[in-house]
Amino acid sequence: MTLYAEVVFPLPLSQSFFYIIPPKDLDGAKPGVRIIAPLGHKMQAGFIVQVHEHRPLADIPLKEIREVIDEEAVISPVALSFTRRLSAHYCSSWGEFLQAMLPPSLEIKTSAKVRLTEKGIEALQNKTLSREEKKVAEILGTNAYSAFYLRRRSGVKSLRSLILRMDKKGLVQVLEGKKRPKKREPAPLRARPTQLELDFLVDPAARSALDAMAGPLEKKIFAPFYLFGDRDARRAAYVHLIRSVLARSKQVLYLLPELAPSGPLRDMLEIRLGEAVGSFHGQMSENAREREWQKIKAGTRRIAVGPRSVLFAPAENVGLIIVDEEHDDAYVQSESPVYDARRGAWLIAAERGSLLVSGSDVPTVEAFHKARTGGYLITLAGSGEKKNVLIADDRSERGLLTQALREGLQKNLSAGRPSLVFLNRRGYASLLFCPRCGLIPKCERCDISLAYYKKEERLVCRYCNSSRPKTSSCPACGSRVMEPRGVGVEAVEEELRRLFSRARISSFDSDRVRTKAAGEKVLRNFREGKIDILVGTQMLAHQTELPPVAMVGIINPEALLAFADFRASQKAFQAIHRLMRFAASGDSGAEIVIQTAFPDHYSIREAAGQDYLAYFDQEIRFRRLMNYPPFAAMAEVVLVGRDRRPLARKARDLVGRVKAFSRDIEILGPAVSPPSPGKGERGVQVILKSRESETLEACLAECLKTIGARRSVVRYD
DNA sequence: AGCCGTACGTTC
DNA sequence: AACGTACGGCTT
Repeated sequence: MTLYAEVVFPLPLSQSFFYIIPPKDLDGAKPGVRIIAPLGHKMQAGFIVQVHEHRPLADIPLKEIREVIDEEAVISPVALSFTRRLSAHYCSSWGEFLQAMLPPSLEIKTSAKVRLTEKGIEALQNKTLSREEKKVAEILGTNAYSAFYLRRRSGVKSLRSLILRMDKKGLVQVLEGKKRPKKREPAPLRARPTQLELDFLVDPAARSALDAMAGPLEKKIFAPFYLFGDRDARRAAYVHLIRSVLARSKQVLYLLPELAPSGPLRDMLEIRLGEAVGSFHGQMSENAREREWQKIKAGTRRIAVGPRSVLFAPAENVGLIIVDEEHDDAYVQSESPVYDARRGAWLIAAERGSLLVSGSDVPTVEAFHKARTGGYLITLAGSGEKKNVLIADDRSERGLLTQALREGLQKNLSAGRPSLVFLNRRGYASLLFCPRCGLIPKCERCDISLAYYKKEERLVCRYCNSSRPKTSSCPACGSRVMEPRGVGVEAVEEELRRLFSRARISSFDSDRVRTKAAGEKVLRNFREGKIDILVGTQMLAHQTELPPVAMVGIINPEALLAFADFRASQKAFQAIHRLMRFAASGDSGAEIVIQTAFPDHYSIREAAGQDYLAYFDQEIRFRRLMNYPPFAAMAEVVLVGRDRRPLARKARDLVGRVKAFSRDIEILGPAVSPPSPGKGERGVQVILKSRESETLEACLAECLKTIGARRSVVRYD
């Protein structure tokens, strides 16, 4: 009997392939093993995810699997199931998720090398080669090099088409890279029992709630919990929980957003728990990652702390997954394979029957609503102290900085205390405008307004990074003045220098701080008191190691509300909240001034009042009204290409398919999508909403199958 | 015509 | 992703 293998490859393809299993491999070809099979014109290593008895795809001639690499599955059934669900939900590559679950020693790597043929050597000596061909041939000599190396050495841009042409002429030979990593050695060691009895601070009300988690933990029943409270209270609760999980000889995955440094947290956990805590992330060396992987696999490592990729650690005995700072967008991986670690954590916990504990002091409204209605919200007692915040309406004032902000800075300056000023806009102005004819200089490729950089006297496109010198007069009508609109850091810095000529002022944004070293220097100076006022963008806001200051200025946070994103107000609330954390708390009574043209918008008002619940109540009403998550599952499909015409046609085609698939799916669009940074390309988007996440998932799988266009899918729910 | 860079569609 | 293929602008 012939059997058929369903195979996925570690390539950015959200699709599986079918192959005939050759008779000799009928025993060995099983789900979870790596194989090599012909894909296109190449041999490609991939994973068997299923074996079928009946021939799939009657109309496509199937090829045979060339070789089965592993004797035993390197992917467990549980891992197979978890990655399948994750990839189905995000229309993302199953094979890439499987790759992520392997230790470095088993990863599939392709490394084709290029070598000169006899004919090629001859041609080099006879000087019959073209300029670029000669360059490559000279580097090659008698050796074989990878395409990656050749590109770096030769500097040839389109190396691929060059090698292809040389191959056709018989000048070079392309050698298939052979990779044969081998079996892992099973070394299951026994986990040590915990011992230490250290104190921790968990308030009594929360403690009983935490202790109630022991039930599901004991019975291996999936149970989610949400800890709403400040960082210290959450950490105390996590430690309490981890200890009870370790006492039951189970493992813990502790997720943090990418930006949070895990070092200090690991130290704290190790001191409290009396046990080594591992970490697991992409920047680790291959050897370190391999060792850590093996320890977690063997069960000798029981706690792993790290960013979203910790989800793929081989903790087979996981009893608890912690998702701290749940609100943070860094949990979303936007490059292939696309996924949201918060959902990933939920999937694993549900599948393994473990606890899932999320926590934040500014939860996403989706998670908070779900926790509240699901009855698993635990509110931790906080310090309850409120900061001293002033909202300054800048519509009623002239000048860049409101009086309140100026006075606050002046007061601090006189007292010799440093201040921080935040503003989420780089450059001098977001655009220039001719008051006579109304012209706004735009990027020809991207069709958006050019930002103005005063120091360099240049106009810069934020999307494709192209720039041109600023002309002194209007290019259309010749008017001498061009007015700046939309204040940027450069303008604020200039204004501050004018107002406080004796102050030491510096700025911190990605234009000023190009290298890591330069950034560290500015931060060091600030910490050492060598800077009186530090002006910065998002980049400064993401610094975690800043000392608390007595004065924080927040300029125009309403800019965040302008984004075409249903979560814009949540982002504004979170951003303001994060910035306010830089203000010293306690008796010193730090001053925070929020300068805005939207003083009455609830996200700004409630952020200033440090009242998450008040914010939540208003935002959840908006979400319900508009049928946005958490009331509907949502997907944003963006089709990308150079010309809008074929994209528009494909987008309408997609809409037709969705309509035919189900009447219960709400369709927004097709509409022009905002250009994505870095590319001079166009996008057309279609937004789909459905009450049931599963309906949407099935619809996407079905309707995107045959849409022939480059696309990206972003899921929200 | 040959060369070079770029864009697009396909892979069981 | 890696590959074939097709196309348009460029040098000889």
